Amino acid sequence: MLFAIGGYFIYFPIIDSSPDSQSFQGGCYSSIALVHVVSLKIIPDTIVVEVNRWMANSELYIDVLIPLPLDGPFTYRVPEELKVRADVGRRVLVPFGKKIRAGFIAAVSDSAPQDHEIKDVLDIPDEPPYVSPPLWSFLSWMAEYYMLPWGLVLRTALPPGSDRKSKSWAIITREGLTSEECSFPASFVKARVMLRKDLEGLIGPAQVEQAVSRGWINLEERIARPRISLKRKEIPELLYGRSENPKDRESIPTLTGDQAVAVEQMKTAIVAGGFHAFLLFGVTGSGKTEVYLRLIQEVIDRKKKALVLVPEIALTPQLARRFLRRVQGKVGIFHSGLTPSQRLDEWRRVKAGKVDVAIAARSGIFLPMDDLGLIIVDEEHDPSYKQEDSCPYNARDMALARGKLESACVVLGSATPSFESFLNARHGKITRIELPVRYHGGALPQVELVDLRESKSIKKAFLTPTLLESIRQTLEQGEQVVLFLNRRGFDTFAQCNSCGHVFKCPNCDISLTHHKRARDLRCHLCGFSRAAPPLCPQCAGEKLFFGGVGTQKVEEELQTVFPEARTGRLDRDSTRKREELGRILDRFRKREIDILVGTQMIVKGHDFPGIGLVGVLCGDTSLHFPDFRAAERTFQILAQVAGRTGRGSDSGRVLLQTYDPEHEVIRFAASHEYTGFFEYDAQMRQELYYPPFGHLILIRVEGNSEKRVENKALEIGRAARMVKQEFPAVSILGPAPSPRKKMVGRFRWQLLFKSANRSDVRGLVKQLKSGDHLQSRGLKIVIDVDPVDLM
DNA sequence: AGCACGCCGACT
DNA sequence: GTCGGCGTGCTC
Repeated sequence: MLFAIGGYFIYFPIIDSSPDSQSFQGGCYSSIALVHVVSLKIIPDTIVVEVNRWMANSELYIDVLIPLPLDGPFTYRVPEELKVRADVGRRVLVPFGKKIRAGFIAAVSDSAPQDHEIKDVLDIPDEPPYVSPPLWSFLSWMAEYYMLPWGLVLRTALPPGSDRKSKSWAIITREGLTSEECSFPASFVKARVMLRKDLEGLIGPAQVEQAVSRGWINLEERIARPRISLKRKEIPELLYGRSENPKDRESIPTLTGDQAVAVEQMKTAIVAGGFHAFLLFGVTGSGKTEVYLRLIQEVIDRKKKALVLVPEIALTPQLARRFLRRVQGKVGIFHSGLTPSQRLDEWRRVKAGKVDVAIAARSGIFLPMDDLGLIIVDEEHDPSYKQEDSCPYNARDMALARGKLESACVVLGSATPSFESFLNARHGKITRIELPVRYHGGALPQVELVDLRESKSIKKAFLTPTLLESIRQTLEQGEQVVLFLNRRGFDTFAQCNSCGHVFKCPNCDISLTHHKRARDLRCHLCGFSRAAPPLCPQCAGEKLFFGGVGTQKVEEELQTVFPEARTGRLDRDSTRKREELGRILDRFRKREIDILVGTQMIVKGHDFPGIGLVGVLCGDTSLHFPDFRAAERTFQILAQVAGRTGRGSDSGRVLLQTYDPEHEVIRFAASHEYTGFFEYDAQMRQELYYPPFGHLILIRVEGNSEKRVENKALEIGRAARMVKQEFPAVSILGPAPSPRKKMVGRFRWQLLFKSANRSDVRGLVKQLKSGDHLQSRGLKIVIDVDPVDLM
C-alpha cells in the first residue's frame, strides 16, 4: 500500500473513519476512494490518515472571499483537477461579474446553495498556499472582532498585488483580418491582440462594439502575471540581514540580575511552547532590548521565527542596527518607506522562511511567518499601534490574539505600560516582569517642577528664568540640553486684532499654525497651507496677532538668548525628508548641537549619554484634552521625556514646567510613580466605565455633504435607541458632530457606544449592522471597536 | 470596489 | 429629440 503526504493522490481501502471526521460526509465509507492525504500518523494498530474534505466523483464547492469591502462569501464549484488544492486560505482565480479576480477560500463544502448559478473556479495558482491555516484563523478572528468586512481585512493584511484583476483584451479574428469592410490600425493588425481600452482609444468604443458584433474581434478577460521587476531597486543595506557577517559583531553584555531573571522566566515559556503573554515593565534605560535579543536568539536556535513590532521603524534606526549586529540569523526590516514591490519581495522572503526575525511597524502583525515562536511589541503603550482608517485595528491587541492562535509567546515591553496591559497583568491574564533599575545603575532623574504661574518675566516661548539659568549651567558644563514642546510651528494661532477673525483651515476647521521660516499658515491636520497675509482678509486690518508657542519660536528665541550655542530642532517640519531625521540625531550624538528642541519625536528611544538637562516647556499641553486617555498620555510622555536624561553615570536634571504643579498626573510623572498614577487613573475610569473597565465602539459617519452626514448619523442614532431596548446596559453618546467635525474637506459625525459588558456593546452594534443601518452609498461609515482616538 | 441599468437636465 | 449626470443594485 502506498501512502504519500502532500499533494498526491493515492488509492487505499477505507476500513473505518472516525464519526466526527468531516472528510467522509459524502457517504463513501468503504471501497476504494481517491483522497488527498494531508497527514499520516502510524500508531500501534492504527493508521491515522487525515485527508482533505473531498472525494473523487463528488462535487466540491468553496466559499470565496473577494478582497473588496463586501461582507459575504461567494460560492464556486471546484473542477476535478483543482480539487487537490482546495484548502482554506488558498488564493483562487474566479469569474466575478465581468472580470476575473483573485479571491480566497474561506470554506470548503460538498453542497452548494440552489438559489443562484454557481460558476467554476478558474485556477488555484499558488504553491504553497498563500495564507497558512493559523494566519487564516487569525485574520478571520480579527474580521469578526473588529466587525470588519472580510475583504477589507484581506486587503489590509496581504501584500500589494494579492488582489489580481483581469483586463479586457481585443483579439482580431480571421474575419477581421480578411474582411475588406474593416480597417483596423496597422499596429493592431500586426499584434493581433490589444488591450480593449487601448483599442478604444484608437478607434473609439462604438467601433469596438461594432467590430465585436460583426465578428471581427473577440473580447477576452485575461489576467496579467503580476509584475515583479527583476532588476529591483537596491534596498538599502540596512534592510537585509548582514548579520551572518561576523565582522562587526557586538560583544554580548552581561545581564543584570533582573534581566537574567526575566530572560530565564520567559525562556522557560518559550521552551515549553504554547501561548504565554508577558508584560516586560522596565524603567527607561533598564535594558529591555538586551532581554529581547536573548529571547529572539533562543527562538531562532529552536528553529522558530520571531516578530518584533516597533512603533515607527524610521525612528528607531539604532534598534535596527543593534539587531543586525547581534542576531545570529536573518533579519528582515519592514517600514513605511518600502515601495510596493519591495514590500512584496519582503513578504515573499518571510513566506519562504528566509527571515528569522522581522522588525516591523504595526502592519508587520500580518507577516506570513510559519513557526512563529515569539512576538515582541516594543513600547507597547505607543498609540501608533492603533491604525485609524477604514480598517481600524490595534496591533498590540492583535499580537496577543495572533500569539494565542499560533501558540507563540508574546512580550509587551514598556517603561510606561498602557493602562490596559497593566490591568491585564494585575488580573493575571499576562505575566508581569519588572526591570526596576537602570542598566548602568544610574538613578532615575530628579524632576523639578517649575510653576509657570509664578515665574515672573517669562520670556515668550515658555523660557522661564529658572529654565534659562539651568540651560546656561548645563551648557557651561559642556553638556547637552533637550527641550520638549508638543507643538510644532512658530505661532499656534493667528487672529486679527481689529475684527477678531481667526485663520482657520478651510478643510478642517481648526486654527492654522504660523510657520515663520516658510512664511505661511499651515494646517497640521491636512497639510493645507497659505501664504501669511499682511492684512486681515475680512476687514483689511493690519493688526494681525500671532500667538501660542511652537517649536520654531522656541528655537528662534533660544538663538537670541544663547547666541553662542548651536541649536537644532526635531519635529515633523524639520524631518520632512527621511534622511534629515538621521542627520539631526547624528549631529546631536556627535555633540554638534548643544540644544535640541523637539516634539514627541524626541521622546522615542534615542540614547544619548551627553544630555545634562531635559526641559519640558509646558507639561500640561495634553492634560486637558477632552479624552479619557489624556491623563495616561500625559503621564507616559512626561515619564518618557524625563527618561531621556541620565543614561550615563550621573542622573541628569529634568525641569518640568506646568501651570498646575498640584495636579496628580504631573506629580506622579515627576516622581516616576507609575503605580500611583495607575491607581489615580483607575478610579476615574472605573467610575465612568471607560476602558478597560468598560468597552467602547465608535461609529463614525463621514462624507462630503454635511446634511447627508448629519441625517445618516441621526438615523443610526434613532435605530440604535430602538435596538437599545434589548441592550439596556449600553449607553449611547451622540450622535453628534465629531470634535474634529471637518477633516480634509469631509464632514464627520459620530456615535459612541459604551458598556461595562463587552458582549452588550458588540451585540447592539452587530444588530445595527445586520439591520443594514451602517451602510450608505457615498458616505463612509467606520465601525471602530476599542477606539483610541475619539476626536 | 466596479459596472450596468435607469430616470431627469443642457446640448447637437 | 439625444448625451450624460450619478443614484441604486448586483456580483456566486
